[in-house]
Amino acid sequence: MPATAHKKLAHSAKWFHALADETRLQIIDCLTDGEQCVCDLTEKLAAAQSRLSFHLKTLKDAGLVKDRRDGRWIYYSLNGEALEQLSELVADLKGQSRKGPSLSPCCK
Amino acid sequence: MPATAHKKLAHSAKWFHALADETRLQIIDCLTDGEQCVCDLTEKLAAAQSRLSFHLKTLKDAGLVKDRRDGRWIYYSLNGEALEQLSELVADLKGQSRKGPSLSPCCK
DNA sequence: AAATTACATCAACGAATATTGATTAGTCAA
DNA sequence: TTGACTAATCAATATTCGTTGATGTAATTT
Repeated sequence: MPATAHKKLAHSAKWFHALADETRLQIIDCLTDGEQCVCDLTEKLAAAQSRLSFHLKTLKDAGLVKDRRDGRWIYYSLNGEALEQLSELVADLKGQSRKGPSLSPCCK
Repeated sequence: MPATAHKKLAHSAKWFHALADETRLQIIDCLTDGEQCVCDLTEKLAAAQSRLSFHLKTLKDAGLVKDRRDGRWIYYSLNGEALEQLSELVADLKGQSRKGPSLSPCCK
């Protein structure tokens, strides 16, 4: 089993897992308007701070969002590169783009 | 809170959840080669039958795959329409396609 | 009808996740 | 330094998820 294929597989699953939550999808949607600090999001989403902090960490660990500290604020924003790669991945899943290597070693 | 937006949100999360598993991603990758029965997949993925049946149900419930019975075999295949919609959804997440309604009612 | 094949479902267990409230860690201004 | 403010982390709890092995079901063959 090719280690590279397995890594891509694991990474893909991680991305999708990060997106598999309504709160996190709302966060991402908010971030399409531009970078926001946590306090912005707590207002807009009417969610507890610790909860959003948790979900932001999940998104950040997955590489989907970036953060930037400015004084006492930490601004979160979308990671455009990762979302672009995600877009290509979904195209692969459709089987329409057969350029990249297969995710699964058994279905070459 | 618009019920439609919330439904779209929940549906999106369901899609991503279905994709947030390595076994299920492998299944989808296999299915890009065309429809397969469960026994095909147990061979190719070297996984227990009950395990694949569980994951196939998850994918089917999410609407990402379809099944078709032919005698004692049940053939699974990708649902191209759903994958197309998923593709558009990811474009929305990138914020590049601002045609569709926002996922989150608070970030209009 | 009985046996076989292909697949679904169930029960049970451990592992991972999400939520809440409280605490801790930085940052800044007075 | 004190206090106010932003955000991360911790502890405790409840829920969800994935796997396995056993059982159930439907279609086919003998």
